[in-house]
Amino acid sequence: MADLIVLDPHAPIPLYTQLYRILRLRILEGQYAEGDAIPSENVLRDEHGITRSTVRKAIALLVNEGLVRQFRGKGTIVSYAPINNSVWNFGGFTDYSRARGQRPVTSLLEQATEDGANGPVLKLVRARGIAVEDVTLFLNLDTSWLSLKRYPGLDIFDFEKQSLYQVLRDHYGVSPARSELTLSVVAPSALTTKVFGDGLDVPGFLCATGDVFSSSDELVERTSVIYSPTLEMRVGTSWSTGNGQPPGA
Amino acid sequence: MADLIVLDPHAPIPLYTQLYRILRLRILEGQYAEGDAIPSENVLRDEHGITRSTVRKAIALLVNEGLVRQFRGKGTIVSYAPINNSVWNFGGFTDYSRARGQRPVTSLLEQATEDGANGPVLKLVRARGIAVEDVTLFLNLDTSWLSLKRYPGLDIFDFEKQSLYQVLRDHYGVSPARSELTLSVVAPSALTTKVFGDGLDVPGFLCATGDVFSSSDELVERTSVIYSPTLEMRVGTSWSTGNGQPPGA
DNA sequence: TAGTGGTCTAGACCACCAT
DNA sequence: TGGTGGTCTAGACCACTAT
Repeated sequence: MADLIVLDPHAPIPLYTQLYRILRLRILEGQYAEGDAIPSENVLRDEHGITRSTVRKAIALLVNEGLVRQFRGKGTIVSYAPINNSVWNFGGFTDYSRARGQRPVTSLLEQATEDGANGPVLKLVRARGIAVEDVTLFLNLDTSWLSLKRYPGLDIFDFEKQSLYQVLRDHYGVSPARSELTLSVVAPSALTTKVFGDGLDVPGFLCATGDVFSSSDELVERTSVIYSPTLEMRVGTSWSTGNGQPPGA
Repeated sequence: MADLIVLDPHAPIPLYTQLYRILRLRILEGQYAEGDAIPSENVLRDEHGITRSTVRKAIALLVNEGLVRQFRGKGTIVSYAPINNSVWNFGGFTDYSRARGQRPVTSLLEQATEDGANGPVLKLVRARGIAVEDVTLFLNLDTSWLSLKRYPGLDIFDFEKQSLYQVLRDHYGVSPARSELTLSVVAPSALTTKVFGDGLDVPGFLCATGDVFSSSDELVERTSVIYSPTLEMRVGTSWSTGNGQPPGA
């Protein structure tokens, strides 16, 4: 198949990012199946008329995300476990489930304004998950705090229907680029029971709390995400120091 | 100051890894302080007689580790919070504490052989932490399982004195290169109380369970690490897709 | 032997920041 | 204006795998 999507060297998005998104989509849609090799670096170079360095940078993003692994002499092989979530980007999960016909679901549990140190703050509590047939399975419980001074009028949107990040991008010109999170454990509460069910016999839930920043290093939101135990939190680490050694020694 | 350490193009370790280790050590030792800029890419290129691409690859490792951040027009700035642990590489912590005169401590709690599906297995339970003055503060509780069929004689070493990974490297020629971990929450137990103390009022502990592989993709060990709540588990994420957008959209 | 990924060179142009 | 990092090109040589 010829490529329908071509790279645009004049776009504000780097070529390697454009290629990364193309390859990522194909993997998530199953066009390249698990265990298969994606086209070789030289093939991608010729197909898209770019340098191998640029191809490699695109693939490096996939490797970092855990979607592929590279083997010298063999190729670049698709290798991801089902619902292989990096913890911190729920977006990956959304893509994955959508690509499989599952429907991502967001339920707005609370929307209120609070008084913060720097003026009024919008508090948003959302449960997110997927709908498979008639059953909705909630996978995380996301509490966000956003400055209404910085984002005036943000409280009139309906975040059950619209993505928070999309509103921020379209109406305020802000995109998240970076996060600083701290992992912790939270005890079960009435809210977690309501969202995740009471059939779970766990001592606590995994929780990531912290700040999200824009590319210009402005604070976008303060967030706290509680994860369902149903969601396997996989973490891949590669000590990419060239010789197979942890940095420790 | 001239560089005492020079890069060796004939070494089996890539040039960018060599440079990465040099820079990393300087940062951890405080030679480049927090908030300072490290030498520019062009300076490093000239100093070490290598290409800017190679310099950039070395710095990319530091960025990935969260030790520095790069700003166009400004420079590469050292930016890490004290005890900024990426969860999964405790080695980083060891380096950090040692560079500050704190003494890393390992206490062997259990060493036993068990029967596994593929023959006898060495089980190793170690508590690790730091000693500051006369007080020892344990920060994690690490349980490892290793095949004695694969590593005959491993059970005769004293792992209170010797690093497991060092023994594996020196006596069996195996180095860990990659891990696949799953995050979970474990309830407090007699063991966690003994190691972390009983003054903690937490519903559970953060735990990473999974496998560690060598560069040739052979299973090295099965491991389960429980982290002390004292240890802030910082997780930095950057959506390095070029335009400041999570992969999700 | 042909093809793969891993490393490295030697340039180029650009956007951004400090001066 | 000069220096910084961000992107990209067009090669090269190597180690390893498949056949």
